[in-house]
Amino acid sequence: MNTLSYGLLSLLSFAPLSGYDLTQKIKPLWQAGHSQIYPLLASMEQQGYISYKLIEQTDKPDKKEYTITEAGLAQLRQWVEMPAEHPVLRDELHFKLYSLWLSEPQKAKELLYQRMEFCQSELDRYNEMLGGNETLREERGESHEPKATTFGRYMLIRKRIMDMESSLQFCKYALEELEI
Amino acid sequence: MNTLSYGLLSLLSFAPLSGYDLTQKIKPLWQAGHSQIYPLLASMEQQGYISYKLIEQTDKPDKKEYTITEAGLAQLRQWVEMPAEHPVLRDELHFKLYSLWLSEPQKAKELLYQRMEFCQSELDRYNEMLGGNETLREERGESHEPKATTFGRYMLIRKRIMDMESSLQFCKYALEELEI
DNA sequence: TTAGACATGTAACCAGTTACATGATTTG
DNA sequence: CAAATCATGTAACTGGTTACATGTCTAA
Repeated sequence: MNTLSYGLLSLLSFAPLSGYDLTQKIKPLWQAGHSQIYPLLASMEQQGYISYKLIEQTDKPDKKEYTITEAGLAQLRQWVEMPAEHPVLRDELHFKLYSLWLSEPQKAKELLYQRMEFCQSELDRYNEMLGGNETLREERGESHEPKATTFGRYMLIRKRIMDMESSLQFCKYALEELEI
Repeated sequence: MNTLSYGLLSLLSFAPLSGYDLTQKIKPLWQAGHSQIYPLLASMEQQGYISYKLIEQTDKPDKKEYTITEAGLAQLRQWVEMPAEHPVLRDELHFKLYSLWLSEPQKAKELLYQRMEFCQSELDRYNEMLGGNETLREERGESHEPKATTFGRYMLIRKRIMDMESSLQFCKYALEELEI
């Protein structure tokens, strides 16, 4: 049971999902490919934290729909209340900034424009997620209280939005400094 | 030559350093232990990107001081101007927020207080680095222009400060929401 | 009919962490 | 003399990425 395993349990605690769905939904939260996820699901199923039933579909290929078990929910609940590890950020841009003096100012600007584009597209995505979460909240008839299943999701999306806005602000600031 | 290798070259392009120094200096920019760094230095030395001379010390154990070569500088210059990979952030807190509804609001607050403490200590460290960089700038008689070796370093530290301030702001906001 | 989304898996490789191993020198 | 810092290395393991492999179903 590593962090990714708990991440998968987190997603399953909100709603039952297939392995394929999980690879899609986890993307904005954790970098992991399907080749990492399928074996973990098999292992968690063997440990009794999740169970699946085969869903036969006519419009799409059949799938395994995973549901979190009581044991899985207990395991997750215990993990959530433990202190979180420090975040790990690996950003090439840090090194490129460090040796920026080697670069033509024009190339440095391009570096920052590229990063801005990335942050903007991320920001757009998270803003869409905010709407999706609000729809879900209404569907579930939930309030804005901390106990609601959609509250933490809302907080998470807000966090990512703030992160991206801050990154954009940095890029704008750095570009101004490079103009001089 | 992976990202970490270029990171080491970046540090060496600013000043000659020992393997031990590099493990210390790289910490705020990239998570990597000495066991990863020493073999990479040996490999880069063999490829001719860096060279070292043995420094005999009386107050401390002897060390190898690595210097970037012309070939290494050319390699680095070429890398710096290439577009940067997207940043990778792995933060357990994301998953813990996602399943926050499973947690007691008091435990959720503790989670955020812990994160705030971490961000504050990081912020303090970067603010100190800002002063150290300014001292170095004066020592080198450099201006605040983009061509100066201390300019990119300044930008990098400013970026990290903005990141930490944004994270702190999120924690404060989330704590307010949890109070209600 | 072919490109793309849906769906699930394994194998090989690379990057990063933890543990093992050794030793100099200083400071309390 | 013990603990802390400086200093350099290797081995084993874990986590993550890329490539290999296969197949369904839909829409253009």
